[in-house]
Amino acid sequence: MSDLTEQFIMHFGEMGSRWGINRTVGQMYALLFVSPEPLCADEMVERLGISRSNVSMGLKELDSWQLLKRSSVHGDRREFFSTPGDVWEIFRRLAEQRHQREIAPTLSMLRTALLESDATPEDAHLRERMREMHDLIELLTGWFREVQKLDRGTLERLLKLGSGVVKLLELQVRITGGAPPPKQRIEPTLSSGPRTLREVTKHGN
Amino acid sequence: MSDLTEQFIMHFGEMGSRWGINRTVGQMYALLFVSPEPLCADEMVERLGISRSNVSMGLKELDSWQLLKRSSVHGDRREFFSTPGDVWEIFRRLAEQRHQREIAPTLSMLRTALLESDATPEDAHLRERMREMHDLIELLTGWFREVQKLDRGTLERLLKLGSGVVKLLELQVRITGGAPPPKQRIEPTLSSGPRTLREVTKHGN
DNA sequence: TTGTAATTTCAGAAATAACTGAAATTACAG
DNA sequence: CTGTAATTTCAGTTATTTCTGAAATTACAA
Repeated sequence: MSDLTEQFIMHFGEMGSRWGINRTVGQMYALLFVSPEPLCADEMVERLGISRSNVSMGLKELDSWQLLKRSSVHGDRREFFSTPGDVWEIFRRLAEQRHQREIAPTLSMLRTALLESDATPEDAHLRERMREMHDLIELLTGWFREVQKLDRGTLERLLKLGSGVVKLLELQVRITGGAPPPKQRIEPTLSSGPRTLREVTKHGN
Repeated sequence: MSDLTEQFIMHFGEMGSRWGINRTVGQMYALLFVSPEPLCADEMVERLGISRSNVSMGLKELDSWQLLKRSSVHGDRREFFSTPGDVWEIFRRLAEQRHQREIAPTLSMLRTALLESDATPEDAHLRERMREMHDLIELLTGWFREVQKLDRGTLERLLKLGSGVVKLLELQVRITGGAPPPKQRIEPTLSSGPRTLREVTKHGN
């Protein structure tokens, strides 16, 4: 295994732990990602120096993230693994899974809580905060889901445009005379004013 | 503490662990987030039932993420903590920190590796994969950084537009006659074709 | 200053997560 | 089918992270 490969794999081990992913799983995915051809479990055992059962667990984890491709070879009863050939596809799957695991449950909790009408007055502030959070998350993820439907070329063009897209927004204003009526209404964030009578000095950020 | 508050805080404890953040730190931030006024450390100790030193550690962690506001009260030597009042500001800081910790190091590693010219031929495939990853990350984070400069109103309008922005892109094509020359060139992802002579059957995804 | 309340640090304990080898299960070549 | 190679599961071990209480440090009201 070349130095560069080694370095790459090790880096993803380290980074893995800054994510929710554990070191070994990160290394496994990095190894698959850079392998010119699919690998079987035992090859991973050898190359990473970990146990067969650990590889099995790791593959199970990666599979649950929908990040694997599996293949088999005629006359060989082993199973082979690889990553999608296209980095955009990997990104798409990763984003989808993270959404489901890390965002959707919160959004759902917020929605449910905000629907409950038997709120005590003491919950007023809590509910306002929850609404703000809910609306922000919905706005961001809604946009993301929408944009993800675009074909690759269009999406890349959009991204390269960056903040230049504003020019187009201005154009839109001039042509149509303003923004179209938004589908989901965002309550204006009313700054809640001085919170208390205590004399408060801000320092730091 | 109301049921709803309790539920909210507990939820962020759970979710915290799906992130890189630990349960207690998640709970602490949720508590601060919904508190109508700043809290001192001992209030957090009481409300969450954890030790004073744990609160101290947690605050240190949150501080390193730049997510806290600190305040003091005249005639009271304790320090008080709260979150930014604006959820967009919280999001912005979170995104910035995650970028620095989880993305920038990888980008930098990839850049360095790709610059090394003494690559052996066996590294050819590795380098292509690294370039694909590098270009994707750069495209995404570049866009994000650009767009973040926009003022709140414009940004919200853009997000609400969702994939509707494509209409504007088409408009642009019709007016200017196509995309402007991109600043950073993306190599076409050449599908590497059949990888091996082995007879490969794909199954599953 | 000084005394003391508030905060941080840190070594060790408790809790959690990762990893292994052995045993059980699965799957397929012959 | 059958035998066996491949894979998964799982109980126990190791490693890592989180949390605590006690001691050290800091900071500020008087």
